[in-house]
Amino acid sequence: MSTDEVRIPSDEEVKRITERAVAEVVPHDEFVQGLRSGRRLRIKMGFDPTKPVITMGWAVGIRKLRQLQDLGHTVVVIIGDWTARIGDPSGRSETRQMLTEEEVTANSTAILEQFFKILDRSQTEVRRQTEWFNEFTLADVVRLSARFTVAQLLERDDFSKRYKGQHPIGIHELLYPLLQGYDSVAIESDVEFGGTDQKFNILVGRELQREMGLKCGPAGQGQAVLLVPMLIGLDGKRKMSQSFDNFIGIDAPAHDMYGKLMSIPDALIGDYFDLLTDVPDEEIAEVRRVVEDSSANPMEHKKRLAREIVTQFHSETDAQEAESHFVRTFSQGEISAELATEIPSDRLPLADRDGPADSFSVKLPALLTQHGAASSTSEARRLIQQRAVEIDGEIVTDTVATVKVGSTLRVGKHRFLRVVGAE
RNA sequence: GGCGGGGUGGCUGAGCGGCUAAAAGCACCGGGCUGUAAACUCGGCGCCCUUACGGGCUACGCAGGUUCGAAUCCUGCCCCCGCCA
Repeated sequence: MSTDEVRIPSDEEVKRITERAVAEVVPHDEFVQGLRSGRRLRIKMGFDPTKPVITMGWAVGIRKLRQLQDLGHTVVVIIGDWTARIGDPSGRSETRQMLTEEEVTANSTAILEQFFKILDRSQTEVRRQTEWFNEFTLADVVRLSARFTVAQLLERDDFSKRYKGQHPIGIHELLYPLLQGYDSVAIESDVEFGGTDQKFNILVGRELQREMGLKCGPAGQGQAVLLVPMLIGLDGKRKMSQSFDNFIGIDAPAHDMYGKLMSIPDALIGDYFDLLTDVPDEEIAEVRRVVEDSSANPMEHKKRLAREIVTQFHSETDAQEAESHFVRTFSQGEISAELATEIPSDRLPLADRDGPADSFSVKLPALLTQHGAASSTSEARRLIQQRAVEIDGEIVTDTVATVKVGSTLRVGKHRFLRVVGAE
């Protein structure tokens, strides 16, 4: 843990911290008071280790956390290794399957690594729910639940909707907010971070801390709440989420990240600038204006957005490379060899063993399927039929084709395979 | 516990003995147009063999049965939903 003093932010900084990329601060004054007190705050953010991915949606909150770390505050990351087994009721009716301990550990390690692309490790405390919940007895659970009433829990939007709509609500689902709230008791957090969809759960934590007589929170009234807006995903409709397959991982390769950012709907450009970059507000306002009245082609702004973000998660050099690669490949239609999946020539599915030593007659469907360019043989055949497959710029119409070391195969717009020498 | 409704492809949802690998919409993939945007448009969308023509195998909760033939009819089982208690 860093021993540096906590720095008290200027009014301008306070404004930046509490307004930019923030949906709501509850209670606003307590939080600001906490920032100005010079006390080192413990700021909590929990995550679900169901999948080993951190999306850019998460990055919004994590970036905010980093701002607070820069002032000297401590971030407490909670690995939801225990509740992950119950299933999170805030996400539709999807039941999340139980994970083995190994999976949880592996996912957590991967996630933390990504967290530390943004966070300062030396000012971060990592805790696991199992530290306290493993010890929990049935009596503890009953005592915990006795502190809340059904009516209180039904205040949560999705619960009340389901209740009124006569849709089932599992008892375990009602417990979930309490458990998450208990995390705040266990670590004595002063502030909890989350997306707007977490508001209710986080407030339960505040309530619980108070109930149990803890003096945490910036004003001793329980943890304050900082909610970040939900980032809309690539589909332009729903919040970015792994389960909707509309996300960009913060560990995505530079060219992939760049490409995905270029594919977001125009209407999202402003939000992405706002939530994921440090580009000044005035410039963003200008970008929004351009996008809205289409007074100029928004593509240049989108490129800048992609550059900014790739620079953040990779480097400026990577961003420039990704951009020039993008321009060459997509704007100028050049086939790219450098990002292709490489296939050693001795692993090709041969259709015919004989023939010249430097060229291979291969079964294309098998080749595409083996390297993930098609999901099944049938799919690969369809792609060939639809003239979506080319070898070195030539559209292929046969399922048997000749390739050489160095040949580049292109499948659709952005899947590439390249034949390399035998290993 | 009683009564009623229902379980179909990734999702919503038609079909209710053969014309159904199964309408339609969404999602998704490919082509065109573009800025790997949107909109639009054309095509595809179970798996496997085939350049193609074509063929094979699975599939409508599960297990049996009736029938030349079943997602469609019958029996049992499992699960879900609603109403009443």
